[in-house]
Amino acid sequence: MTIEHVARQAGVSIATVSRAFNTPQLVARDTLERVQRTARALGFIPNASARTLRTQRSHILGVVMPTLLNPVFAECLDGIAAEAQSQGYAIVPLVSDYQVGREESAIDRLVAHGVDGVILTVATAARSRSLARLRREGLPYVLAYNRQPRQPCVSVDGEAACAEVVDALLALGHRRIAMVVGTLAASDRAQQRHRGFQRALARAGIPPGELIEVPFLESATQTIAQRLRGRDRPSALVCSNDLLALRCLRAAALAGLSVPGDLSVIGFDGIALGEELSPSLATVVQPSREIGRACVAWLVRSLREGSAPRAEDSASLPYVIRAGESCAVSPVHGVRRPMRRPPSSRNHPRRTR
Amino acid sequence: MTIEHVARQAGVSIATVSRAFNTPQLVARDTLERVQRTARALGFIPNASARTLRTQRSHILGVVMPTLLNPVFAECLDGIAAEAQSQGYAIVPLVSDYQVGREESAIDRLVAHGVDGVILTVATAARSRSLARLRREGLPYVLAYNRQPRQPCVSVDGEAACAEVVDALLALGHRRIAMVVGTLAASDRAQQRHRGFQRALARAGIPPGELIEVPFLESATQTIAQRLRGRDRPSALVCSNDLLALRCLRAAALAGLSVPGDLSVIGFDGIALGEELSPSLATVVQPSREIGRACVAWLVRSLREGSAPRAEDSASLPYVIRAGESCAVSPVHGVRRPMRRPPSSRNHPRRTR
DNA sequence: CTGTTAGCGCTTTCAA
DNA sequence: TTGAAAGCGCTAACAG
Repeated sequence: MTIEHVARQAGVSIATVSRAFNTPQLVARDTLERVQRTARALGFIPNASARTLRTQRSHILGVVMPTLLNPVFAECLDGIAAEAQSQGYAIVPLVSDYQVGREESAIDRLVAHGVDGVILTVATAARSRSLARLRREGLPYVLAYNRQPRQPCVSVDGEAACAEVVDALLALGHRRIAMVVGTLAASDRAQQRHRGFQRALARAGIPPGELIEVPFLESATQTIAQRLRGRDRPSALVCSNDLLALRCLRAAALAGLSVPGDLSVIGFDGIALGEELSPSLATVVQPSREIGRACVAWLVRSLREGSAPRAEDSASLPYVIRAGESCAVSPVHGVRRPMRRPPSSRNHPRRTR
Repeated sequence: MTIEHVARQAGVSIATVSRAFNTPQLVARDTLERVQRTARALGFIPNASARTLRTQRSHILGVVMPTLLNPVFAECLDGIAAEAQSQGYAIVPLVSDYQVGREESAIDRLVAHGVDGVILTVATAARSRSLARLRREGLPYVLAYNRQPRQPCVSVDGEAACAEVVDALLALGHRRIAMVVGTLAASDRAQQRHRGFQRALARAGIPPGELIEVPFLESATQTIAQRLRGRDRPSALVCSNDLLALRCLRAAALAGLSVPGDLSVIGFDGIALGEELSPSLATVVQPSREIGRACVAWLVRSLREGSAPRAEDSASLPYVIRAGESCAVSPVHGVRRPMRRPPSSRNHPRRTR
């Protein structure tokens, strides 16, 4: 089933059939209708590789994410898939597993597959060889979540968000606030969030907060629980992502602490599951699906204009600090009430401030 | 950078360069080395669409899943991506959002993109128009999760699993066991699980169990909570998936019930997060990543043999019933101890109640 | 408005 | 063991 069958059947040349599909305004009304009718009757579907070979545009976008097992990236990919679909692009997702080496080989594969552009989240955007490669290859790209002044990014201001979180905790009377992160060196976002965390403490005239780094995900819960058993345990934990926050919740349970009675926990990401828990998870909500959509929209727009996305046009999307049952007034203040609203049945996410 | 540049540079014909990449055994040793060396030096990457156009094989697999927001599918996709990558295939994932119409249009897109084969999970495998279309189009496919005798499937015996779950609950003294499902009509898997549920009850001489159907995901928690406030509430809930089970956990909290003290809850899927909760979620673990891998491996094997996967070769992968803190002896039996093992932790974790 | 034609980059006979 | 040449299906000048 090629363009030629349709042409013969409709009694026109193959060029006309091609035009009927690509520039219908250049085809006479009745010719157009006849071609469309026969094409449909024959079940003709244009051959993508032939088109790609000829036009040098594949209408495929590459996507590189650390993992799909963290819902935050799955949500983002969902947004990417939806927007790509509505823009007539297909996506080829590759997973880097937080390893720089795999980020690079993912780029290789995408180049080989002839994608038109790439959306990616890298461990560290500054000095990334993957990005250098992309630039060398002339492939337009947009970073999702990463936030670097010299790069085209769609992100959220994690530093400001974490500072705001600390301010809120201070207002609730917390003074022993610790931050829990994965491997700090492996994520520029975690570093930025940590910076915001320390900045807010400093601004309040409080000594630098404790940093609990839990490199090995499997054992993280135990490590945290151990720390929580100490006499000098923190009264609030700021986590650099929601998965970590869940582990903190679990660690608190293992350590015999009640949340938020003995310990407040706040996450970062806003994965949907957080709202379904008891206690529900307080967190900084990133609009992951929107981040994905925005990346695609921007990339496709640039593609159409024949330009590459420019760092200056980077988008900073708004975050929302979502109150949750996991966060409340500091226990030393005696009063124990949730940070904002009580466990409500009509659980509508509420913007704080 | 085409094959021709390499040829000229290496002083051979383009045919030789092509052979060097595709059938190296047909090229003289030193010619081969020379070609490889110059290809590498020039950073040559073969053009995928040209190759596809010529060979009629794209080395791309289409994937259609209901959603990526449910971790069970994200995990499966992760397995698909990993195996595809190691087999030299790229994947194009599309999301159907549990809508039959979108399943069908996803297939259309995949056909248009010229994928070599498709891996998919459909709402109902029997009488699916999508599958008919695939067959008509001559596109090989494998179903993931769906389980139908006449189709090539990689799945788990959900009916047996649910029966086994009910047996276990009966052994724990439960008699008022209800099943919670989404829209039953929209998922053949939920139907199969429900069948197993009822079968086990019947076999034990117990009247048919209550079916709690919660069509609208957002309001599910409320609906369930309402039911749990009834005087005649069940003592155990068998959920047709883990996301639903999480909502049941939340619903129990809203209804003022303790889990597993007042109510046992068991899920289905085995999403990773379930183990991180307190109480941890008892569930039927499907090997989602393996299901994904197996689908790809099987499909690629058939592709290499030039055949389509046959229904008779369908794989039934083993499930595991994972004990969790959400499931315990029926309250009427007085004794409250976990279903199997205590939370695996050295320092005897205790649920805060 | 429509047709003719020259490739896009690669694989694969067929000859040498 | 290598090379020449014929397309794979489509788009985009260019002519008419």
